[in-house]
Amino acid sequence: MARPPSNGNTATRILDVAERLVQTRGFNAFSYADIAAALKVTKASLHYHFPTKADLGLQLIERYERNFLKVLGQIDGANLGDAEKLRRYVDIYSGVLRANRMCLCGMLAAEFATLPKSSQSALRHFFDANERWLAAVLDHGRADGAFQFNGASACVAQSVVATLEGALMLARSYGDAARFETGATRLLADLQAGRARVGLSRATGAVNG
Amino acid sequence: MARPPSNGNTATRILDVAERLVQTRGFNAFSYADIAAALKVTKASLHYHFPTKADLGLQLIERYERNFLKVLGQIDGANLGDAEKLRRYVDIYSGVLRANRMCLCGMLAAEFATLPKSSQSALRHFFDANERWLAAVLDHGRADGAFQFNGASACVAQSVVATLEGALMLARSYGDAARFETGATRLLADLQAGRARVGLSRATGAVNG
DNA sequence: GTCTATAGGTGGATAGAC
DNA sequence: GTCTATCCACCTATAGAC
Repeated sequence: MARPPSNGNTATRILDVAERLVQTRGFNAFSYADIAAALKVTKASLHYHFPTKADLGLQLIERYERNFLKVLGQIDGANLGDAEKLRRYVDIYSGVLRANRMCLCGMLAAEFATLPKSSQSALRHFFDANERWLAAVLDHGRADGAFQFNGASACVAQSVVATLEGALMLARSYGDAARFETGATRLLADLQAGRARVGLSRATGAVNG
Repeated sequence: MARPPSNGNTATRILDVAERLVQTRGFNAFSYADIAAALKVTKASLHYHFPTKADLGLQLIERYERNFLKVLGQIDGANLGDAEKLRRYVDIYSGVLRANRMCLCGMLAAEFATLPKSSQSALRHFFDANERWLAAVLDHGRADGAFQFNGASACVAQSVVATLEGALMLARSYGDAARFETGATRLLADLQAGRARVGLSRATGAVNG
């Protein structure tokens, strides 16, 4: 989900910088002045494209969700097994971490109580969409024998998102990507427990999915 | 971990209010003015007790860790099985959520890049201490047969913390405590997989540990 | 220890010229 | 669409009286 330095129009470049600032610092810890400095334009110019910070926040989330869903669509179109689909989903988060960022919506979830109402709704919409996609993969995979888990796939999907967001957040605080990978790999292994735990032996390294 | 309205000295009452504000809004989204209004004192008075916001942040984290470790000590002293100890650990987070708060250190982990250096170190210290305690419980429980997992207990401990922090963060955004509980219960069940999964049957409700 | 008063800076946002 | 100039509210922090 890391974005190359955009050559697009001004609104797009503003969103690119703002996105990076939210993902690294949070919505409450950056200002129009930060964006203006990065783009070498004035603050007034930014307000022409995004009159209020609430407007900017909403459009950030909506664009982030569109991009996210586009990637999920690519995964769906790649003719992969369900375990591999899930691994690809996890890889999205790995990429975010490699860019030294927090997930945009994970960051905003922490700041939830201080966000404009419009951002709050958009945020839930993002997570709902993620969990719907995950639940479908989980259901299909369970029917197929690729996954084993108890209970509703929707609940497992919630757990998956929560685990990845938490692991991302903690790994970033430690500047330690391995911290994320071990957690993510364990998550995948637990879902494929029927296969990965055949021996139930002690393993010293990470469990491969 | 929720604290009753303190009747202690001023410094303590300042910390109580600041703690609540960080847990609900974040370190970057509250000000000395907010605390002053809540305690009906002036901002200048606050600066007498905590000269800079960095001082306040550091003391918040250090006190939070002391209280946390005190509770963990109580769990250790209660003569419980390891599964029950882990359940009690999860219950700490449940209590935070019931108070409509985020974990202090989870919130700060999201804001990590913007924090004073002193807070950043204290934050890692908090998580390190948590994970040491968890790893000890996990190791003991694995040797005892209460838990089954592959790999180093330290890695599992990291996963546990990440999952709980993430679930807390997401549940708070949805104002939905059940969202946290299903994730937490699933986490516990996975660690006790050897017992909980004897039948490997489809269950519709939550899996009890 | 708490107050009044204030400094010096930055926040989001707007009016109006070009 | 971008600029200059400006507004007012708020921020953290300090000086000095009581």
